[in-house]
Order: sequence, then structure tokens, then C-alpha cells
Amino acid sequence: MPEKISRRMTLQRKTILNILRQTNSHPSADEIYESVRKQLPRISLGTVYRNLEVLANMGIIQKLELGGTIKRFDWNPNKHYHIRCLCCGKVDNAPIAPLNKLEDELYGATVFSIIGHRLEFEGFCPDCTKREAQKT
Amino acid sequence: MPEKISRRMTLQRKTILNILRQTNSHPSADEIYESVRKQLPRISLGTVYRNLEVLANMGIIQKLELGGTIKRFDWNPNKHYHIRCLCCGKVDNAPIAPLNKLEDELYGATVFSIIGHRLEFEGFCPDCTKREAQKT
DNA sequence: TTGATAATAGGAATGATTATTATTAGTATT
DNA sequence: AATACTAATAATAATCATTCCTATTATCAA
Repeated sequence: MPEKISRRMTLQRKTILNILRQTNSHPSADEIYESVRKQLPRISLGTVYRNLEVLANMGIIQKLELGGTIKRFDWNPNKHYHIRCLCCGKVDNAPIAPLNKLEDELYGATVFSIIGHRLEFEGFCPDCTKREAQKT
Repeated sequence: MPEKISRRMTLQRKTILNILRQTNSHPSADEIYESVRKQLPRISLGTVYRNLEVLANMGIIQKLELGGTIKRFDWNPNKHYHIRCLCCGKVDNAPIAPLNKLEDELYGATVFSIIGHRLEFEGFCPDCTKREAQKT
């Protein structure tokens, strides 16, 4: 399928992009929807999903498929890794350079043709670490 | 919460475990359900989910949270990586040793307390590679 | 202005998973 | 063996994120 991608920047698209760029919290579609609604009260959740998809396909933003069930979005389209809080789901950037040589180790060792990899760190954010410590 | 884990091996549990151990295909809960049904026609999908969870908590099997929406299960509870086909979702083991030093690079560089990481390779399985090649 | 195309809002539908509940099976104690 | 107790089950309902559908509206080109 040739998958024609539209590149028109509608008001909805611009608004979503602006809101995403104002945050470092890697929000979910639903969180973005709640924010956008303050500026465009009539926007629909479906529009948010579709436009996040479009913006990701345009390479302007990045769709994150991390552990857990929900997808998150990152204003930074460049490849980088993330840390996810196992307690509250919060996501932060992982300050580590991309491992570009990883795929090489697999050449010849697998029948799959390898495109890339996804790496994600798991841990606890400061808030949840503190909360756990208080319990004891 | 202390979360008491039962360790009783019921017939359903044994059957699920056996079926999982007979395959290397990292099946989803639904696929396991379909297989188990041939031996225990009256088993319910909920039982399959619950027992897969129990077996994973017992450390006997491993629950995989890979990219995409569905969870898959692995009879091998030891830490190892996987390759996922971007086309059909098939999952295979990745013949590469665990990267135990990865977390070290983040110490002091993040406010999160790090527990571990998840690494997953993406690519195309032989079947899907072939199919794609034929299209052109 | 008119048609063609793309984007939208709103809501319905889907799909995987989890929760609920009444019932049954298993175990230990007398 | 009868009892009481707990855990596990089947069946189904509920949930939650996401995708799909449809009628309407906006945008652009001729």
C-alpha cells in the first residue's frame, strides 16, 4: 500500500504539536486530548489519535510503544531511549547514547531480517521511590 | 499488600504449562486458550489469563510485554531477548547474551532508581520477507 | 462556483485484558 | 465420612485504549 500521507497543517494539528512541544512528560493520547480541549473544546479524541499518527508518520514527533498497554508521544523524533516508572507509568528520557552496533551481533545468527531495536529501562521515579520508602 | 501466591498445580495449570512448553512460538493468551481447549473444552479464557499470571509470578514461565498491544508468554523464565516480526507479530528468541552492564551507564545520570531493562529487536520473519519480495 | 479531496466531530465498534460472582473442587480436621 | 474452610473455576460483564465509521465541513484547484 502506498499510504498517501497528508502534510496539511490544520489548526488541530498545530495545537496538538504545540502542546506536545511544551512538555517533557511523554503524554498519552488521552492526556494530550485533555490539554488540547482547553484550547479547542470541540476537538474529538479520534482526531487527536489520527493526528498524532499523522505527525509521527511525517517524522515530526515520535510514537512510543513502551511496556504496559498505552502508547505515549514524544515531541523529539530522534532515536533515544526512555526510563519508565514501574509504579506510576511516568516516562523520562534515558541519558545514554543509541547502541548502533547491537544489530550486528545478530547477523547470521537469526533467520529474521533485522530492522532495529527498542530498548527501555525500568525503575522507580523519585516520587514512587519516596512513597515506597515511607511504607516501611 | 503481601499478595499471597498459591502454588497448587491444578489440572488447568498443568495443561497450560505443558502446552506452553511444547512450543517455541511465544503464543498469546488467546492462542494458548485455543490449544488448551482441545484437552479441556470447558476451560474459560479468564482461567487461562489468571493461570498464566500465576505461573509467571511463580517464576515458572515468563510474561512478555513486547511492542504492539498483546502480551505473549514464554516457557523459559530466564532473561533473554526477542525479535518480533513487524509484519505478522511472530516472536523468536534473539541469540545474544544479556547486557548486564547497561544499567551502570545510567547511575548518577538519572533521578530514577533503575531496576532493569527491556530490549527487543524488530524485523521481518522469513515468511514476511519473502512475501514482501514477491510484491515487487 | 463547482467539484474533488481531505479533515473533522461524534459516536459506535473492536480487541485484549481484568474483575465479578456464583459454583465447584480440594484439603485438613475432627 | 461429615464438616468447615479455602482456593480455583466457568461464565460473563466490565474496562480501557484504540480504531473504525459516517455524515458534515473545510480547503484547494480548475
